[in-house]
Amino acid sequence: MPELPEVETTRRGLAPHLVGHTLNDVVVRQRQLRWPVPKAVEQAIGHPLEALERRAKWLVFRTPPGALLMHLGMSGSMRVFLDSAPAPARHDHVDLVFDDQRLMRFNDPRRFGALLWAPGDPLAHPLLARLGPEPLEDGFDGDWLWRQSRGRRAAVKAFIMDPGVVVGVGNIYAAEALFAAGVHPQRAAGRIGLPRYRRLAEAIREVLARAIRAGGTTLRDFTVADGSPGYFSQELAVYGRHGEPCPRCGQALKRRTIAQRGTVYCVRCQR
DNA sequence: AGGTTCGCCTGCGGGC
DNA sequence: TGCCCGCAGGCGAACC
Repeated sequence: MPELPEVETTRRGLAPHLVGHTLNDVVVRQRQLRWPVPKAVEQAIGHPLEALERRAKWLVFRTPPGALLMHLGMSGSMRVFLDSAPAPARHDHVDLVFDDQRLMRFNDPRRFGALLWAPGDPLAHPLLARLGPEPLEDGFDGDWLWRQSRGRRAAVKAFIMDPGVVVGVGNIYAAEALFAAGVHPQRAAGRIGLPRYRRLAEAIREVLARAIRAGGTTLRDFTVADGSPGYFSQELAVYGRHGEPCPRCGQALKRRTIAQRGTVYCVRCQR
Protein backbone atom coordinates (compact mmCIF):
# COMPACT_ATOMS: atom_id res chain seq x y z
CA MET A 1 0.00 0.00 0.00
CA PRO A 2 1.74 3.09 -1.19
CA GLU A 3 2.51 5.55 1.54
CA LEU A 4 4.57 8.67 1.22
CA PRO A 5 7.92 6.88 0.86
CA GLU A 6 6.57 4.69 -1.92
CA VAL A 7 5.09 7.67 -3.73
CA GLU A 8 8.34 9.62 -3.40
CA THR A 9 10.31 6.62 -4.61
CA THR A 10 7.98 6.35 -7.57
CA ARG A 11 8.42 10.04 -8.34
CA ARG A 12 12.20 9.77 -8.25
CA GLY A 13 12.10 6.73 -10.49
CA LEU A 14 9.80 8.28 -13.06
CA ALA A 15 11.09 11.84 -13.26
CA PRO A 16 14.41 11.28 -15.05
CA HIS A 17 12.66 9.36 -17.81
CA LEU A 18 9.71 11.65 -18.38
CA VAL A 19 10.46 15.27 -17.50
CA GLY A 20 11.11 17.33 -20.60
CA HIS A 21 9.23 14.97 -22.87
CA THR A 22 6.03 15.94 -24.63
CA LEU A 23 2.82 14.13 -23.77
CA ASN A 24 1.36 12.77 -26.98
CA ASP A 25 -1.65 10.96 -25.63
CA VAL A 26 -3.54 9.93 -22.55
CA VAL A 27 -5.11 6.50 -23.00
CA VAL A 28 -7.81 5.72 -20.46
CA ARG A 29 -9.03 2.13 -20.53
CA GLN A 30 -10.87 2.23 -17.24
CA ARG A 31 -12.44 5.57 -16.39
CA GLN A 32 -13.95 4.45 -13.09
CA LEU A 33 -11.20 5.03 -10.60
CA ARG A 34 -11.77 6.71 -7.25
CA TRP A 35 -13.44 9.45 -9.26
CA PRO A 36 -14.25 9.16 -12.95
CA VAL A 37 -11.22 10.25 -14.95
CA PRO A 38 -12.34 13.59 -16.44
CA LYS A 39 -12.19 14.33 -20.14
CA ALA A 40 -10.17 17.39 -19.21
CA VAL A 41 -7.02 15.29 -18.75
CA GLU A 42 -6.71 15.59 -22.52
CA GLN A 43 -5.78 19.22 -22.05
CA ALA A 44 -2.30 18.05 -21.17
CA ILE A 45 -1.83 16.45 -24.58
CA GLY A 46 0.67 18.20 -26.81
CA HIS A 47 2.49 19.83 -23.93
CA PRO A 48 5.86 19.09 -22.37
CA LEU A 49 6.11 17.68 -18.88
CA GLU A 50 7.82 20.53 -17.06
CA ALA A 51 8.21 18.88 -13.70
CA LEU A 52 7.11 15.84 -11.74
CA GLU A 53 6.48 16.79 -8.15
CA ARG A 54 4.87 15.27 -5.09
CA ARG A 55 2.44 16.86 -2.67
CA ALA A 56 1.33 14.55 0.11
CA LYS A 57 0.70 11.27 -1.72
CA TRP A 58 -0.24 13.01 -4.94
CA LEU A 59 2.02 12.96 -7.96
CA VAL A 60 1.82 16.28 -9.77
CA PHE A 61 2.66 16.18 -13.49
CA ARG A 62 3.12 19.83 -14.41
CA THR A 63 2.49 21.04 -17.92
CA PRO A 64 2.07 24.64 -19.11
CA PRO A 65 -1.74 24.69 -19.07
CA GLY A 66 -2.13 22.76 -15.81
CA ALA A 67 -1.25 19.57 -14.05
CA LEU A 68 -2.25 15.95 -14.07
CA LEU A 69 -2.80 14.75 -10.52
CA MET A 70 -2.27 11.07 -9.88
CA HIS A 71 -2.89 9.14 -6.69
CA LEU A 72 -1.85 5.52 -6.19
CA GLY A 73 -4.63 4.81 -3.72
CA MET A 74 -4.22 1.44 -2.06
CA SER A 75 -2.84 -0.69 -4.81
CA GLY A 76 -1.64 1.58 -7.60
CA SER A 77 1.71 1.37 -9.28
CA MET A 78 3.45 3.02 -12.20
CA ARG A 79 5.83 1.64 -14.72
CA VAL A 80 7.80 3.28 -17.50
CA PHE A 81 8.54 1.64 -20.82
CA LEU A 82 11.32 3.25 -22.82
CA ASP A 83 10.65 1.73 -26.22
CA SER A 84 7.93 -0.73 -27.09
CA ALA A 85 5.40 -1.38 -24.38
CA PRO A 86 3.79 -4.79 -24.07
CA ALA A 87 0.05 -5.17 -24.52
CA PRO A 88 -1.81 -3.81 -21.52
CA ALA A 89 -2.56 -6.35 -18.84
CA ARG A 90 -5.39 -6.64 -16.36
CA HIS A 91 -5.82 -3.48 -14.29
CA ASP A 92 -3.59 -1.40 -16.58
CA HIS A 93 -6.04 1.49 -16.52
CA VAL A 94 -4.14 4.44 -17.94
CA ASP A 95 -1.17 5.10 -20.24
CA LEU A 96 0.58 8.43 -20.49
CA VAL A 97 2.15 8.30 -23.92
CA PHE A 98 5.18 10.53 -24.41
CA ASP A 99 7.39 11.31 -27.36
CA ASP A 100 10.45 9.20 -28.07
CA GLN A 101 8.43 5.99 -27.57
CA ARG A 102 8.16 6.54 -23.86
CA LEU A 103 5.12 5.35 -22.01
CA MET A 104 4.06 5.46 -18.39
CA ARG A 105 1.50 2.86 -17.40
CA PHE A 106 -0.75 3.02 -14.35
CA ASN A 107 -1.94 -0.23 -12.86
CA ASP A 108 -4.38 -0.33 -9.96
CA PRO A 109 -6.31 -3.51 -9.07
CA ARG A 110 -8.49 -1.94 -6.41
CA ARG A 111 -9.10 1.29 -8.27
CA PHE A 112 -8.74 3.51 -5.21
CA GLY A 113 -6.29 5.58 -7.20
CA ALA A 114 -7.11 8.69 -9.18
CA LEU A 115 -6.24 10.69 -12.26
CA LEU A 116 -7.49 14.26 -12.26
CA TRP A 117 -6.83 17.49 -14.08
CA ALA A 118 -5.92 20.70 -12.26
CA PRO A 119 -6.01 23.74 -14.49
CA GLY A 120 -3.55 26.46 -13.57
CA ASP A 121 -1.90 26.09 -10.19
CA PRO A 122 -2.28 22.49 -9.00
CA LEU A 123 -1.61 23.44 -5.39
CA ALA A 124 -4.81 25.48 -5.49
CA HIS A 125 -6.85 22.41 -6.43
CA PRO A 126 -9.50 21.71 -3.77
CA LEU A 127 -7.93 18.36 -2.90
CA LEU A 128 -4.51 19.90 -2.30
CA ALA A 129 -5.29 23.37 -1.03
CA ARG A 130 -6.03 22.53 2.58
CA LEU A 131 -3.31 20.00 3.21
CA GLY A 132 -0.99 20.34 6.18
CA PRO A 133 2.80 20.60 5.98
CA GLU A 134 5.06 18.06 4.35
CA PRO A 135 6.65 15.99 7.12
CA LEU A 136 10.12 16.19 5.59
CA GLU A 137 10.12 19.92 4.96
CA ASP A 138 10.31 23.04 7.06
CA GLY A 139 7.08 23.88 8.82
CA PHE A 140 6.68 20.49 10.41
CA ASP A 141 8.05 19.86 13.88
CA GLY A 142 7.01 19.02 17.42
CA ASP A 143 5.92 22.56 18.13
CA TRP A 144 3.54 22.44 15.19
CA LEU A 145 2.06 19.14 16.34
CA TRP A 146 1.70 20.45 19.88
CA ARG A 147 -0.07 23.62 18.80
CA GLN A 148 -2.38 21.77 16.44
CA SER A 149 -3.30 19.19 19.07
CA ARG A 150 -4.50 21.51 21.84
CA GLY A 151 -8.09 20.66 22.65
CA ARG A 152 -8.16 17.63 20.38
CA ARG A 153 -9.61 14.58 22.04
CA ALA A 154 -9.14 12.07 19.25
CA ALA A 155 -6.50 9.36 19.54
CA VAL A 156 -3.04 10.63 18.67
CA LYS A 157 -2.86 8.01 15.95
CA ALA A 158 -5.89 9.49 14.20
CA PHE A 159 -4.45 12.94 14.79
CA ILE A 160 -1.15 12.30 13.01
CA MET A 161 -3.03 10.59 10.16
CA ASP A 162 -5.17 13.70 9.66
CA PRO A 163 -3.94 15.25 6.41
CA GLY A 164 -4.77 18.72 7.68
CA VAL A 165 -2.24 18.20 10.48
CA VAL A 166 0.57 16.62 8.49
CA VAL A 167 0.41 14.82 5.17
CA GLY A 168 1.69 11.45 4.15
CA VAL A 169 1.44 9.58 7.45
CA GLY A 170 -0.58 6.49 6.64
CA ASN A 171 -1.42 3.55 8.79
CA ILE A 172 1.92 1.77 8.53
CA TYR A 173 4.20 4.65 9.37
CA ALA A 174 1.86 6.03 12.01
CA ALA A 175 2.29 2.78 13.90
CA GLU A 176 6.04 2.82 13.35
CA ALA A 177 6.51 6.43 14.44
CA LEU A 178 4.39 6.02 17.55
CA PHE A 179 6.42 2.99 18.53
CA ALA A 180 9.71 4.76 17.91
CA ALA A 181 8.57 7.70 20.02
CA GLY A 182 7.13 5.52 22.79
CA VAL A 183 3.68 7.06 22.49
CA HIS A 184 0.55 4.96 22.99
CA PRO A 185 -1.59 5.23 19.84
CA GLN A 186 -4.81 5.56 21.80
CA ARG A 187 -3.74 8.52 23.91
CA ALA A 188 -5.78 11.68 23.37
CA ALA A 189 -3.82 14.04 21.13
CA GLY A 190 -4.53 17.03 23.36
CA ARG A 191 -3.07 15.32 26.40
CA ILE A 192 0.46 14.90 25.14
CA GLY A 193 3.09 17.47 26.04
CA LEU A 194 5.57 19.36 23.92
CA PRO A 195 8.64 17.21 24.64
CA ARG A 196 6.83 14.08 23.53
CA TYR A 197 5.55 15.81 20.41
CA ARG A 198 9.10 16.80 19.58
CA ARG A 199 10.10 13.18 19.85
CA LEU A 200 7.12 12.09 17.79
CA ALA A 201 7.79 14.60 15.03
CA GLU A 202 11.39 13.45 14.87
CA ALA A 203 10.23 9.83 14.73
CA ILE A 204 7.85 10.59 11.86
CA ARG A 205 10.62 12.27 9.90
CA GLU A 206 13.03 9.46 10.65
CA VAL A 207 10.77 6.52 9.67
CA LEU A 208 9.73 8.24 6.45
CA ALA A 209 13.25 9.26 5.51
CA ARG A 210 14.59 5.80 6.24
CA ALA A 211 11.91 4.19 4.11
CA ILE A 212 12.71 6.52 1.23
CA ARG A 213 16.38 5.64 1.52
CA ALA A 214 15.49 1.95 1.56
CA GLY A 215 13.29 2.43 -1.50
CA GLY A 216 16.13 4.02 -3.38
CA THR A 217 18.29 0.99 -2.87
CA THR A 218 15.59 -1.67 -2.99
CA LEU A 219 14.01 -0.75 -6.27
CA ARG A 220 16.42 -1.54 -9.02
CA ASP A 221 14.37 -0.12 -11.87
CA PHE A 222 11.54 2.35 -12.09
CA THR A 223 8.98 -0.30 -11.49
CA VAL A 224 7.11 -0.03 -8.27
CA ALA A 225 5.66 -3.38 -7.42
CA ASP A 226 2.33 -3.59 -5.73
CA GLY A 227 3.76 -4.05 -2.29
CA SER A 228 1.70 -5.51 0.41
CA PRO A 229 2.66 -4.28 3.55
CA GLY A 230 4.93 -1.82 1.84
CA TYR A 231 8.21 -2.56 0.16
CA PHE A 232 10.15 -2.03 3.32
CA SER A 233 8.57 -4.72 5.47
CA GLN A 234 11.93 -5.93 6.75
CA GLU A 235 12.45 -2.48 8.20
CA LEU A 236 9.16 -2.37 10.07
CA ALA A 237 9.41 -2.74 13.83
CA VAL A 238 5.76 -3.29 14.75
CA TYR A 239 3.43 -3.07 11.75
CA GLY A 240 2.11 -6.51 10.88
CA ARG A 241 3.98 -8.08 13.78
CA HIS A 242 1.33 -8.50 16.42
CA GLY A 243 2.02 -11.49 18.59
CA GLU A 244 5.74 -11.22 17.95
CA PRO A 245 8.04 -9.96 20.70
CA CYS A 246 8.56 -6.22 20.96
CA PRO A 247 11.97 -5.45 19.44
CA ARG A 248 12.76 -3.25 22.42
CA CYS A 249 11.46 -5.13 25.48
CA GLY A 250 10.35 -8.56 24.25
CA GLN A 251 6.76 -8.23 25.39
CA ALA A 252 4.28 -9.64 22.84
CA LEU A 253 3.03 -6.86 20.57
CA LYS A 254 -0.67 -6.11 20.80
CA ARG A 255 -3.08 -5.34 18.01
CA ARG A 256 -6.33 -3.49 18.22
CA THR A 257 -8.48 -1.25 16.12
CA ILE A 258 -7.87 2.44 16.66
CA ALA A 259 -9.51 5.03 14.44
CA GLN A 260 -10.96 2.23 12.29
CA ARG A 261 -7.51 0.89 11.48
CA GLY A 262 -5.56 -2.09 12.64
CA THR A 263 -2.92 -0.85 15.05
CA VAL A 264 0.03 -2.73 16.50
CA TYR A 265 1.86 -1.44 19.54
CA CYS A 266 3.71 -2.42 22.68
CA VAL A 267 1.76 -2.01 25.90
CA ARG A 268 4.96 -1.68 27.87
CA CYS A 269 7.01 0.67 25.70
CA GLN A 270 4.21 2.96 24.55
CA ARG A 271 2.43 5.15 27.07
C1' DA B 1 -15.99 22.10 13.91
C1' DG B 2 -14.08 18.00 15.71
C1' DG B 3 -14.98 13.29 15.57
C1' DT B 4 -16.71 9.13 13.59
C1' DT B 5 -18.43 6.15 10.08
C1' DC B 6 -19.16 4.87 5.36
C1' DG B 7 -18.07 3.33 0.88
C1' DC B 8 -15.50 2.75 -3.10
C1' DC B 9 -12.76 -1.94 -5.00
C1' DT B 10 -10.06 -6.46 -5.58
C1' DG B 11 -7.01 -9.89 -3.69
C1' DC B 12 -6.11 -12.99 -0.44
C1' DG B 13 -6.14 -15.87 3.68
C1' DG B 14 -8.79 -18.77 6.57
C1' DG B 15 -12.46 -21.92 7.28
C1' DC B 16 -14.91 -25.66 5.73
C1' DT C 1 -9.52 -28.59 -4.58
C1' DG C 2 -12.50 -24.96 -4.49
C1' DC C 3 -15.75 -21.90 -2.83
C1' DC C 4 -17.33 -18.32 0.24
C1' DC C 5 -16.73 -14.97 3.51
C1' DG C 6 -14.47 -11.32 5.79
C1' DC C 7 -11.05 -8.26 6.02
C1' DA C 8 -7.58 -5.02 4.49
C1' DG C 9 -6.82 -0.15 3.44
C1' DG C 10 -6.43 5.84 1.55
C1' DC C 11 -9.17 9.19 2.27
C1' DG C 12 -13.05 12.17 0.76
C1' DA C 13 -17.88 12.49 1.81
C1' DA C 14 -21.47 12.27 4.72
C1' DC C 15 -22.99 12.15 8.89
C1' DC C 16 -23.44 13.17 14.12
